[in-house]
Amino acid sequence: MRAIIADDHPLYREAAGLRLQRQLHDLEVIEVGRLDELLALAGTEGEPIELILLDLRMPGMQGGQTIETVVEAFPETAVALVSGAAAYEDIKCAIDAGAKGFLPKTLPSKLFAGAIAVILAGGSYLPAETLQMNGKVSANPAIDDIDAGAIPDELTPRQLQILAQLASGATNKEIGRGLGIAEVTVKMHIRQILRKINARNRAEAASIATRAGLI
Amino acid sequence: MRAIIADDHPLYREAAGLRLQRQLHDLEVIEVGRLDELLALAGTEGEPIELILLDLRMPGMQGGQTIETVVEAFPETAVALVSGAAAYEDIKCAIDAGAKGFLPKTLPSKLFAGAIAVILAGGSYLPAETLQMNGKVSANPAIDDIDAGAIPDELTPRQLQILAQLASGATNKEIGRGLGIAEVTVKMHIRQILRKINARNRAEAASIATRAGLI
DNA sequence: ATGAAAACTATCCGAAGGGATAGAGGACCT
DNA sequence: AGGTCCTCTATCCCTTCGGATAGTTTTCAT
Repeated sequence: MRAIIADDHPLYREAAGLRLQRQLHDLEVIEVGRLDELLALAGTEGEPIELILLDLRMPGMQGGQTIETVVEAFPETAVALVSGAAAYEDIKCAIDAGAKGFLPKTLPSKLFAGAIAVILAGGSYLPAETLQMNGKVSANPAIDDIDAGAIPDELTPRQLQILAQLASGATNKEIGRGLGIAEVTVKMHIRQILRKINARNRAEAASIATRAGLI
Repeated sequence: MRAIIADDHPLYREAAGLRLQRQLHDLEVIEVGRLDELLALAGTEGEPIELILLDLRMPGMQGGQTIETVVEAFPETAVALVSGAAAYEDIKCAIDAGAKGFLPKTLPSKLFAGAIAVILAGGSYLPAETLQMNGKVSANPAIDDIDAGAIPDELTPRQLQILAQLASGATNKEIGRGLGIAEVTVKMHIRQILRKINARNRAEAASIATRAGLI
């Protein structure tokens, strides 16, 4: 059994992959970071792909039409949308386009597990909040971003390593010693990390990394 | 429906409360910090109390006998033990005393949710590791603490406020401005926080706070 | 083979963090 | 009335962080 996690940042992919594999043994998780990579997997031979977790804001995504493209490219597969924060329109649009559900990234694991189970069973999942926001239009329907602490861009392996240590309270000097590189190099990496995950400093970065499951 | 969380530090109570309420709508969570407070709730009128999450190392607790006392005081209620780290004896003792389960504080949310569901359904939950440690005696059975990143001591309300902002990436100056106090005061509070939660710096503190559910 | 990206190093600078010490006011409990 | 705890403030000192700029090397894909 296979599932695809299509999201532009590896931290979330890892976290989501872990959740899935906890729940579904014998699951092969395929991670992709861009829309074209995802579409390239359509029609692949091998075990059937049961599930696609699709980030709303992945490079290449452009709203309803794109979702429809994906749904059509994988006619046998349940496509579930995933996003950090979502406008009502986004959700409606996604369901109209054939998505089987909408999972906020903030979804607690248990609900996540339940939602996945429901979707795999052929149902569809919508967060409870959807009812309250019935028809309500957010200030900026198209881009309801900021994403409350998610990781917007790819982190390199080195950066993931360093981020993990940072979140454990290591200083730059300690990280450098541990990895056998100079402190300045660590600082350089961290500058990039802060930029990419949009954190103001290492404390916020630590929080974001922890929330994303990188412990 | 009501549940009691009996634990000596509020951060964990909050986190556990959130987890429970996410899972069980219409749940009223009662938080207590000491054993006597807990026992004072026995026989209270009102909605039935379905669940008690009981910290092994709460002020007043003294092992198996105490657990038995609690179980007898709440005959209609499922009592589940909670602890940061536990010796085999503790677990065995707790089960013998009538506890319905044992939940490590490090339990991932999903397992936590599953465990709660099992316990509420009348079953009992034991962590898988229990099997491996069958009969093995830890170096210090009574106090097997250190607690791997949990919050060992009470944080004052002010400290919780500050810790939350810290984890959001606020600088001391910003926190001070927001709370209308001087930066030095914030620094003082943070020094206390780092001591109490045993963090080396604010990055680690942010990680710990986030893991504990204080976002 | 050329170019892009990742990784590494260096120096300089101002801002922020972390620790120690010392003191003051208020709330609450006994 | 005294004690304890929380809260707030101040000064001094050194470390760590975060950023800019500039450069080398390696690796990998087109």
